[in-house]
Amino acid sequence: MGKNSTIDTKERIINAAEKLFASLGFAGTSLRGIVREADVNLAAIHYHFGSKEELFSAVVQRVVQPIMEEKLRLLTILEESDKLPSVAEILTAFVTPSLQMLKQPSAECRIHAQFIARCRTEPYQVQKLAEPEFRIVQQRFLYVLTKVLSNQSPAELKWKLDLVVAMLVRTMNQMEHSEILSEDSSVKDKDIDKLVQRLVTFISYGISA
Amino acid sequence: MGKNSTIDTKERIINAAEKLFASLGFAGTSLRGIVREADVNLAAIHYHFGSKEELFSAVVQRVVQPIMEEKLRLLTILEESDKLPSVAEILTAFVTPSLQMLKQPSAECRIHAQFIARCRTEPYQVQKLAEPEFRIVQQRFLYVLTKVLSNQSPAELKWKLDLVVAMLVRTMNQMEHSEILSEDSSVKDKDIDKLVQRLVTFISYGISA
DNA sequence: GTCTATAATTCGATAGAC
DNA sequence: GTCTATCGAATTATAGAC
Repeated sequence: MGKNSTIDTKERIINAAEKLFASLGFAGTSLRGIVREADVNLAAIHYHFGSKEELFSAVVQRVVQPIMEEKLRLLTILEESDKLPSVAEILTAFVTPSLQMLKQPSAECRIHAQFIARCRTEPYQVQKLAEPEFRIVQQRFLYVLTKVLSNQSPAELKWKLDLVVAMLVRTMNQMEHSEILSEDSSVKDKDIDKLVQRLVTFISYGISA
Repeated sequence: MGKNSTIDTKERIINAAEKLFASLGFAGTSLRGIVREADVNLAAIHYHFGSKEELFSAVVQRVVQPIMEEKLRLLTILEESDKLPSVAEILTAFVTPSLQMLKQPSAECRIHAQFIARCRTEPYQVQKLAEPEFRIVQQRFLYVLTKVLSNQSPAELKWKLDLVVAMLVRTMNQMEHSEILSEDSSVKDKDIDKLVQRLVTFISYGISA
């Protein structure tokens, strides 16, 4: 729409905000910390976003949305298949987009993961701002699960899917401050695929019971 | 050691702090909010605790410690038995003290649960203040699990126990803002016992695989 | 769009009287 | 131990020049 410098400023603000929100939380992050990190003027935040809350929502939309769309895309592929998807396939579609971010060594992707995890661990008032972005995905996956596991009540499956989310969130941000699960603590390409498999296996047993 | 009014003030501060920290997080809670809730003077906080961080640590010690001791007590009973404990028994000892708080209809206990859950979902800098209170319990349970499930590596079991903690935390604070898992959304005495069973069952399958 | 300057509050913490 | 009063710094947000 405008000049390049505008886009750069908005982008730099979003990136800096994501980084600080991810590691310090919403209340623990100050706009002044963001402008310091982004090297922009304080007034630029209010000009481009209006308020701290609206900036947070902008980051949510920017970071969470693509991941959610990817989950829906993978689920749709399963649904469009002629055979009924397995529980493991459904769970793989649910956790893979989140965990694939950890695959790449770029710090950017790991910040994405940390931010998404933080969105789901913030106090209620803050979590309300981000939750709408997650709701549709969870509903759609729950719907498919109720068809595949029709012997279990929707309430039961909803509860179990909640536990899956909790495990996924935990997996996403334990990468930051603790060593990786394997003895050699380096995140290689194949490690993530194995992590997905391991997580799906762990969950599949409990969810089918 | 002094007059009754002193003890009451300290107690009122801790109770109010726990309530606000639990729902708003550390950074989202102001000392002025606490003195309003506790109906005490602002200076009393610094007199009795020194700083906001030290107040938080005092709440952690007051709320988390008894629960952790109860977990260790239940684990010790299992260890002192002449037969090797089952995975389900170990997990039950691990989750029961946390979930029994939800049993009682008193708001106090549900605040305890919410606070403990918040301790494990706060940003890293805050979580560091509380983590020592959890560490010993997790180490001891991990040690027993490695003996019972000796076919799995300690790193693998550590990872799985982390997932258990994540599920437990999720279960502890989903009570607050969403309906209960069962259709009739009232928390009765027996519901919690069933919840423990359900959670243990869910986990047992994955953890033994 | 970007900047400076500042308003208007709120924050944690302290000094000192009682 | 409890209170009032306040410090000094930090906060979000705005007004207005350029």
